[in-house]
Amino acid sequence: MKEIPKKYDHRSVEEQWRRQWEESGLYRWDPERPRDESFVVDSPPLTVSGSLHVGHAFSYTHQDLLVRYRRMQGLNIAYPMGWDDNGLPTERRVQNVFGVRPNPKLPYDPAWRPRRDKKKDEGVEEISRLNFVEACSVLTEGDEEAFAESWRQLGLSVDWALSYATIDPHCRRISQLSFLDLFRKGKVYQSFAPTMWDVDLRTAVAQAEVEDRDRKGAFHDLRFAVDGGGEVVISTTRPELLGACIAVVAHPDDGRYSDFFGKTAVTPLFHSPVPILPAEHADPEKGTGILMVCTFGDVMDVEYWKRSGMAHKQLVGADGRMMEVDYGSSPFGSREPELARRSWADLAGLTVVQARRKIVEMLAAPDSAVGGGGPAMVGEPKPTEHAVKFYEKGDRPLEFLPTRQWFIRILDAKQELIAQGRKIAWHPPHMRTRYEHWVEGLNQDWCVSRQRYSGVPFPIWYPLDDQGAPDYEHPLVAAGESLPLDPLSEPPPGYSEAQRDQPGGFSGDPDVMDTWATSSLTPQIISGWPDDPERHAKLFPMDLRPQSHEIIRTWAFYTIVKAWMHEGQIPWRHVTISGWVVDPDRKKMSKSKGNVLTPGKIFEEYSADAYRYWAARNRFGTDTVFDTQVVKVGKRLSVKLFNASRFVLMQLDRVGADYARVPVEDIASPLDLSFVSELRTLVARASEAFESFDYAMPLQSSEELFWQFCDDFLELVKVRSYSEEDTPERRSATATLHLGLETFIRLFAPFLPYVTEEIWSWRFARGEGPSASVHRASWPSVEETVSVVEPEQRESFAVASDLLRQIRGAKTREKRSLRWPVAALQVSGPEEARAALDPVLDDVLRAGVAEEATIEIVDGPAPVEGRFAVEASLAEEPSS
RNA sequence: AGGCGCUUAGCUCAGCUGGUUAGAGCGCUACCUUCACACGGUAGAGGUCAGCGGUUCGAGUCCGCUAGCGCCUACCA
Repeated sequence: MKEIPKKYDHRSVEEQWRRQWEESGLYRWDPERPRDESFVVDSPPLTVSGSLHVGHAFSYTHQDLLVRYRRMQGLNIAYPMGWDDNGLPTERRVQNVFGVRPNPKLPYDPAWRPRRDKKKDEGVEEISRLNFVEACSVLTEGDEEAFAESWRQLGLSVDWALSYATIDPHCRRISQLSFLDLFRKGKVYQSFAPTMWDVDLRTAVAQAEVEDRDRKGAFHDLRFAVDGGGEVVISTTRPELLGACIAVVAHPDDGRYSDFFGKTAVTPLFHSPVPILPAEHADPEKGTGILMVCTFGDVMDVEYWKRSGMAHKQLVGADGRMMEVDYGSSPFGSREPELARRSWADLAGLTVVQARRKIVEMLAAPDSAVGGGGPAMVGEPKPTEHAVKFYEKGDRPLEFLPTRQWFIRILDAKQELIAQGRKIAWHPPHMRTRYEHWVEGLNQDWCVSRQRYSGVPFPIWYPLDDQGAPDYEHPLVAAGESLPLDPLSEPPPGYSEAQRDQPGGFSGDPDVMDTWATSSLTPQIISGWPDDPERHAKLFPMDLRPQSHEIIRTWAFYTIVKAWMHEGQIPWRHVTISGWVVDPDRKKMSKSKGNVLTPGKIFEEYSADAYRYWAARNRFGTDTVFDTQVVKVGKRLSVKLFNASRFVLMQLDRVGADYARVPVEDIASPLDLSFVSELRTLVARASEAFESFDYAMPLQSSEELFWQFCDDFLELVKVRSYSEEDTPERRSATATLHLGLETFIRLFAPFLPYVTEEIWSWRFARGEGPSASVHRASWPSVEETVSVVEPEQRESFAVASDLLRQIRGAKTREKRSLRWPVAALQVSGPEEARAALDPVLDDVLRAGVAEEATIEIVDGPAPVEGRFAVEASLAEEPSS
């Protein structure tokens, strides 16, 4: 028999089991077993950048709790780990670390390798997109290993054989196959239209990645002359777009302006005639009630412009600077081309903010109004605060730029997508409301193309005409079997590489897909759709999608979109939403705020089990403050588990217990039956809670009964189990201790995988390899104890605990040690309590060191606290 | 501006379909060097369950309103 260690050293124990689990393949998914014996998790691919913080470990712990419960139910677990290494954070780091920059025009160089040892004076090397993508992989591989190590420390029961990275060839293939499938189904289209654009990253972005930020701005009241006399004063926060004004509009019912409808206004500085028109979106309460429509200041402008069919005047360039425009040739219909040209000359090349400052000066100049009647701007700008759209990772406001982009048709599918959402169980349920809000509020199709490099390219080329102009209407589509491919390195079928970018030849699509276009396919990536239909059927739809709430509108939403478009399916049956870990000010913890705690230190000081305990105490959907105090409680629990187990097992060893077989039939003493009755209730409730994806309640209830087990039951049963003779009472005690401990260890196994495994290995483990693990042991069930009868007095254990506590209380008040004997005991209480006490009185007296005392038990009312009123007089002398 | 969620002891949180005097842990105070455990144990103090109104024999629990906090969506001239 294995020797039981005297002290619990979590560092060495956790490290030892981590290694052992990995070697034994404990967490392997078995591809042979059928779907209905499986539990499949669509775990979140982690963005590989920087380091792990407590927030990551928080939500991953939640997944693992559910997974470990299902595994103990005997299910075949598919629990993969993904890495999201697409995207901008990686691009930036690759540029810095390797001194390279992607140039999409360059062909792929298979011999090229990234070098970290570059000197500064070597300059920046330009490489092909695919080489750049490879450099990204090289960089992220090291990070992934570090992350994986942290996950192993945390005790995640991931099957590492199921790992994937969103940039690896398999993911690129699935992602491109998805695009082709949607292309064939007519679910994607290309459009040249005003799109939200980040001027720093120089790429289009999707609605889901846009956030509003409150920014200070100002209303500028500008005088527009009106043909035939008079003027209107429009109010704008974006005077720099004055040159792009295409119309002036007011609400149709606004009497102040109705006389002007149909007339022509003339813009100051640029002298462009623009129509004055009624428009529903104008709010009479705001500004002066009359406004200019520009191409493009905001979404309303885009909408209005689309409906109006008017000309388009683009002033802001892709880099966020005012474009060079030849105003002299009057492309915008200025009546004073020379004045317009001069005005523009001062603005061209400036950033939006600089241009705004400059044009305000110009508009404030005397005689800047049309016709020279004083300044064009009335008074000073009036400060205001307004919401401005930003890319969520961006630094400057988004602009609307007309560009060619790929879109997925989601707008006309809102109802179906809401219906799909209702087929999925959300935990907590109100998170579905967020999903529905988002879907209902969609106003654009999903823009999936990005003008970036690190990402999955579109498997598309365009034929070029004799002038070398691409024919976007008839793209050349890659064959499925050729994927993944890079259209910038490989020619389309029927063409040769020499024809690239030549008249009569072809051009590859230069863009990459939105990173969500790939991560929305995590279920298919894991299942192998559509290449491996058999495997796909075993893994899809999945059981569980764990994630956090800020990505409901992206990850959850897009995954539902893809599953629906590809197969008319839901991607998973359950979604669990973990909250955020916030700092004490209730702000989300994030690296940029510098308030991040590293899990590594916590594992080292308090153990991974203790960290998991803290995470498990927090329910799905609730944000929480990281609390070291609670981690300490977790550590205390695991140490207590260790010590109590050690004590119980030494006791069982002494009487030669049979660990192979739980002799539950031996359980016969009233106290033991009463305790088993409570244990049975706990097991039933904990299992029920886990079934409904609640892990916090099982932990709390198990913990509660476990402390009673230690504080009271062990004390009550101690003397009886010490008995030298093999009596039925001793056998009952032995069997109950065995059953209780074995049950607690299994109940705690999902939460505290290390310490429970350690204890399990001392006496309970059977056989070799994975099956010896507590994590493959069966989850406790009430069936295990069917042969144990219900006690005549169910309350006996509770009543005994109560009396024991009161005896202890008396000793504490007298400032005596708990071993101090009691001389006389008077107990008064109602009939029921006395009846429950009667069969276990001897156990209590032995545990309370009152065996020799005079006992008097009388009828009496139930006291305010507890079940009995107890008078205990202590002995004069301590026991020998 | 609409919606969702939260508000219970100093702190972190339990309280299921309404039912006897509101629970736990931490922290605090006092005590116990106890033969599994000082990475311990025992006991104690501490709450008008955010506020107001309603339903009910009975409300922390159900309904309405108000306030504060957090989030989602919208507003962007």
